[in-house]
Amino acid sequence: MSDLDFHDHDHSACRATLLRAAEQRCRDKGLQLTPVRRRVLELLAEGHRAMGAYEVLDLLRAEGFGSQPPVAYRALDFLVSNGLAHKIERLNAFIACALPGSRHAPVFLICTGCGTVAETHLDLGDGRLGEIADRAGFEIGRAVVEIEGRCPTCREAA
Amino acid sequence: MSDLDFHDHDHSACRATLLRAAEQRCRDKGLQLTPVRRRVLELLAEGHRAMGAYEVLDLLRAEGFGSQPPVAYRALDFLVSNGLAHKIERLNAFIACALPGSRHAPVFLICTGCGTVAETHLDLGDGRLGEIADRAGFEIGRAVVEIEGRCPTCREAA
DNA sequence: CCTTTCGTGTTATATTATCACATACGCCGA
DNA sequence: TCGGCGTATGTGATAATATAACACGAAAGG
Repeated sequence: MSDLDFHDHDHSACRATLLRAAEQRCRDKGLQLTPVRRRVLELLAEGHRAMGAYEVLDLLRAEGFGSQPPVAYRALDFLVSNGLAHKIERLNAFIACALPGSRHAPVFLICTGCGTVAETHLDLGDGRLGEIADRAGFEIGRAVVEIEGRCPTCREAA
Repeated sequence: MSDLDFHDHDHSACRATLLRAAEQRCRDKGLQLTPVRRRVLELLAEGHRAMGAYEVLDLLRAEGFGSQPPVAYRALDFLVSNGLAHKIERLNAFIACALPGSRHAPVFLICTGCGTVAETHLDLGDGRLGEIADRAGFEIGRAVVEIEGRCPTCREAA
């Protein structure tokens, strides 16, 4: 199985793995994976798709957490800042990081048919984007790479 | 001079070139480069930077065009749909296309120091991103590639 | 002349995101 | 033990970004 799959993998296992990795990471870095933060990560992992901040907020509210936007945004910011989740700019939505620990730039393949988002990583230092930046004397910080198109399943359906 | 420069180029010339290219393109494709649309493209070209929709709207309003958001959004949508401008998702802002006519995916280098945005293009079909998509059986549609970092000038200053 | 299409304009509203301030809790040094 | 400090949570209010829905007018084509 590739690291880049759209539909066929053990979803509950990846959710558990992901949460364990997050706990580990927070222990290592001295970060607090508080109840709200942990729950938001779980929601993203359970949903296994890009979710809007207000969608997350609705779920939090229903579970007795704070009900105002900053509650969701702060938890999401924490997760994103610490590499546990990503924001998909194109969708104004958030998704659990599928490959925690990787130091490469995340790349998202977004299916316009079913909305599924697959994550992989790319080493920017080397390759075309690296060349482009080097030639321009540009020092790369963070990168947003989001590709819209059709996943294998939706291609077959069409 | 590279096609990817941050600060040193003939700005008024590029603005004129850009407008001429837009007129040409609209003639060829049977599109209407109406006064609002043309003016918005000019504003983006004159600003030579990413501008928010409401910033554009304020300028339009001051010049006697309609004063409500759809006026700006519609003109911007037209320009983006027809390859005359791009939306920088990361900034929720718009910029004139610096390389009109190119059929490759636009790549933006965004300087976090001075806010300057440089545009270049990348052929996705071939290269790493193409490989990634191929391996996953993913059919590439449109791509968002936005790299934040520091331009040469801001690196020297630091 | 009539109809259709497209573009513009308006009002109203939806969606996404942040500010500002209050409270609580743990830690740690005085 | 207590006070100060940093951090996290919660709140109400508001900002920033974007779209829906509808009216009008101009141009094209029968």
